[in-house]
Amino acid sequence: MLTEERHQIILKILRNKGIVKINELVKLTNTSESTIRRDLTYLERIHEVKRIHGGAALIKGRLNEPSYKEKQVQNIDEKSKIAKYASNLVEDGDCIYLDAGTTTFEMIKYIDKENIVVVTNGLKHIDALVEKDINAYILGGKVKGRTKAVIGTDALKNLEKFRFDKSFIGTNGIHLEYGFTTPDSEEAILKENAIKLSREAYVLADESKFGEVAFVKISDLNRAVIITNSKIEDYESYLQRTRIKVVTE
Amino acid sequence: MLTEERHQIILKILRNKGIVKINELVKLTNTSESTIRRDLTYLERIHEVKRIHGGAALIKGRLNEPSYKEKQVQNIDEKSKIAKYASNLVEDGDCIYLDAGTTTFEMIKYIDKENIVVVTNGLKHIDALVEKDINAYILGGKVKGRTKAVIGTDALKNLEKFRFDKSFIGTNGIHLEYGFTTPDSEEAILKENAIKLSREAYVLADESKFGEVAFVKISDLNRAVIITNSKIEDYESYLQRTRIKVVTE
DNA sequence: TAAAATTTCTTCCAAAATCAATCAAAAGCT
DNA sequence: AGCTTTTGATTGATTTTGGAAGAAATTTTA
Repeated sequence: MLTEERHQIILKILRNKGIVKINELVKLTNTSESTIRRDLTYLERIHEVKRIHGGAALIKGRLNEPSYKEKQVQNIDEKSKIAKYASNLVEDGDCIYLDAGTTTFEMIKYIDKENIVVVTNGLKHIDALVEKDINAYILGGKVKGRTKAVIGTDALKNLEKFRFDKSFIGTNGIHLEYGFTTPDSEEAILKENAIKLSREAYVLADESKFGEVAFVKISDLNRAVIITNSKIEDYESYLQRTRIKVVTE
Repeated sequence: MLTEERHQIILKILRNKGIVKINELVKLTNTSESTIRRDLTYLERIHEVKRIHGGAALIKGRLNEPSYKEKQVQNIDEKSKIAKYASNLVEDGDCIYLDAGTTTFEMIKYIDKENIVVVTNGLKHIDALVEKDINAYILGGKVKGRTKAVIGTDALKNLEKFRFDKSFIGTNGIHLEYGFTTPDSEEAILKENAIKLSREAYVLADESKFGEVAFVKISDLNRAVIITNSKIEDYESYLQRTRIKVVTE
């Protein structure tokens, strides 16, 4: 059986059933497990299927909002600790900005102050905030499909009307030289401005973000306090440039 | 049975029944209790379900949305028909405004034009729009807890930047003398302006709204076309003041 | 109301299944 | 034949699974 032929079969079955086990494919195509594994690795690399333990599944573009949910799984315990600590920084009467993103989202369930106002560009965040009866403001603007975050110049303009006591920002990279970075330039500029508009800015990031550099710079390290979960390698070097809070429990 | 498969089953059952016992899931998936427990802890972690003693329940605020859902039940067929008709008014390339509310929400699933831009103050609407890959803009501003609608002066300011080909508005009362009315003044002013900013404005209302008067006036009848589901008593009198489309099927 | 009985929960462990990596044989090509 | 690509088997590592023991929660009984 030709490689291409197998690929077609795999995709066809997936379109019918949504999920297949490796064993099924082995029997069906009369080939070895190794071969099927190779097929699946390939098909995953070209974004045709999603591999799961024991088989493969169809990539679901829109139904389940997987990109958002799945992201949340990684390092969830660390994120949770960081979020918990950050939420304690919120004081009664504060006006704060919550950046869209999973770690800041986790914060919401730990916030116990009542008399506060929260501005955010995360639609998910709004749901959670409203459920906790917290005064919530959403930035207006274009909604980014994948992450359900509001971005763009409209959001930026909206943001500039506010002044915050504290802002809590997510990031993809933290680097001694290149500062805070993120892959999306529209998000970057929003984060940058939120930091500028705050009396105190906090960047929430688990250890995996250190040493990483993404496409667009948000700001230099010294503009925000980093809250993370572990003393990374170059801890001392980072400490020379900015403040870091390491949350152990 | 694969992990992913089980997760899907669990979610599917929950969406149908709202609640499941662990035993049911064990039988249904032909796996052990341990496995199901693990599945549930995972699904809870990613905020898909809520664990309860003996099983799991749908997470509140997702599909549930009590105040929102309940409203939706009333006159659902009529609203659906109205929404369906209204959605057909949307043309390729249009820039439209969708007012928050259940009837306009219904419209979204019937919209089949691709190349359009939708501005709305309904957070629920955004979710649905994004899932259909429709360009969505949210108005910024204070989020009203009960209805998950954005209101207030910020929203108003945001709105004024736009010009719409069509706007679709909900209302609580339609009255020969008092025009369109609604109980919340902040919502009213938003609706009023959306109508003003549109080339064509449509008010979606089932028959129960006719003759009713709510607290705050949105606008006079002649500013918008009414789309409803039945020829009400004073049909002729209304017809003298504005255009009405009665959707029968 | 308190104690007892039952059910459900968490934690842990060892068995089973699945995985990635590697390598030699087989097949295809020039 | 000489070379590259694909295949299938093997290995040890990783993940998932089911069961058991004791803790916690709930229901029943006294």
